Amino acid sequence: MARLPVYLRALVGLAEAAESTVSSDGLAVASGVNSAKVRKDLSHLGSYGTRGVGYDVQFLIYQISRELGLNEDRAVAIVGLGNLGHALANYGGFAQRGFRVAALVDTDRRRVGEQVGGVGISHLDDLTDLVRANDISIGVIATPAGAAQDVCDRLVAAGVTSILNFAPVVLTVPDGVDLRKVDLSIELQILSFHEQRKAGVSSLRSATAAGAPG
Amino acid sequence: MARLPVYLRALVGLAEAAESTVSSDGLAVASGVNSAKVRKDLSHLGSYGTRGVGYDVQFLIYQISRELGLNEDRAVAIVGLGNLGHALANYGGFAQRGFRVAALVDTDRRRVGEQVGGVGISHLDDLTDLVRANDISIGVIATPAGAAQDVCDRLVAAGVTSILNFAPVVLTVPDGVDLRKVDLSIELQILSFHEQRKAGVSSLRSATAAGAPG
DNA sequence: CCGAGTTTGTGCGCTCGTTCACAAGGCGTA
DNA sequence: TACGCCTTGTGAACGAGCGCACAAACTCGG
Repeated sequence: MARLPVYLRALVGLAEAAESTVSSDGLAVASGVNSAKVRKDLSHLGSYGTRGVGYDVQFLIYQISRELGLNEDRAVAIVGLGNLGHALANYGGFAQRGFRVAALVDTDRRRVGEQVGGVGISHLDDLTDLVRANDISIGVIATPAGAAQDVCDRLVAAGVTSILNFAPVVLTVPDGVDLRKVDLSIELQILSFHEQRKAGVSSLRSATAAGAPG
Repeated sequence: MARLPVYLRALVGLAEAAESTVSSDGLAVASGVNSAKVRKDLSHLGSYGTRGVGYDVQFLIYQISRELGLNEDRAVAIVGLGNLGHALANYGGFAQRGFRVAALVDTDRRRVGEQVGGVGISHLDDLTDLVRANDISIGVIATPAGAAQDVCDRLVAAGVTSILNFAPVVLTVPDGVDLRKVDLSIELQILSFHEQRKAGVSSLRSATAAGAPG
């Protein structure tokens, strides 16, 4: 379930505030969702709550972390060290959640050897060795669109089974490989769409209907 | 509809390949979705296809762009010029899709005046003036989590009606303001979750059942 | 022990999006 | 003009997810 990480973040915040238990409603408010949804989601993990009391914050953090596999050591490779790749390599949130940036890879040989966030940049040709040596299961693609599918294929061939794609292109992966995408400009376009709706759709519609070529 | 930007991207690719028309199935493959979904989505914009032929690529690009409001001049403010903010400010994809990065804002006065991607950094206190002077309707929050809600409130107060949040925190906005969020570590956690499922859930489940405290 | 108050876990109906399947309609050829 | 052939547009069935509402169960005070 895609909301578990949100709950986890909220729970960590509650733990820092020295809260020992939390009700489904409290967690719902902190996570920005409905309380029934929280209860239903958590019940799918097992019955970890106590009626009349709520959920034990620490225990829930442990259970959700386990469910998400955050107790395991998850090594990540970042491919493409442009602006976005640099930002990702320096992003503290990954290490904080238990992810280890084990490899940085680029095609530009002039960048090889450069240190970013304490990790040296390697060449794309060494990807397979790096993946196997560091037991990397997750690959992050931060390359230009044109290179993304090739990089993706190489990651899969090297044994990576989960890919996070930032390149603005639709990638294809074989069965058994999970693929998620984040397209920054698409997010902006969706906001633009809503702006458009807010700014008088009716007038625009009628004008278009009158002036449409056919 | 959240898929329109994906269609648009695919259509631009087809246009560059000098394709004049495209069938719903062709566009579906290029966008990674189902062809029936494509037809239903496009029919909501109006009947712009020709039976037996398909859709006119250029005309569809125009119609989707119009629907998304990409013909209008959309000015964007980026708040928080850390690693991520820098990457966003330098990201060419925004300008390419018709967004204009009109203001960069940070709280660190030592950064004020610095140029990033051709735009100077201003101080957060000048946000309202910048928003009004540049007619900014979209704000991007790339600050640490602790500062995000304050920045969000300031953006709203200044007149921004759409916000894209990269900070790992749940923001609250008044009605009429659109909010979207991108949490990079959540994406990784979702991948980790699927890795967990792939790596023998059954064995882990039984071990947990046997060793569970109660 | 008992009753009042609180909170979990879940059955049920509802809504929304997806997908199937097919009729409606345009194009090319003879 | 008449006839296949192709593709759109859409009605209808299906399924997933959401939220209400309530019974079950626990705590606390007397």
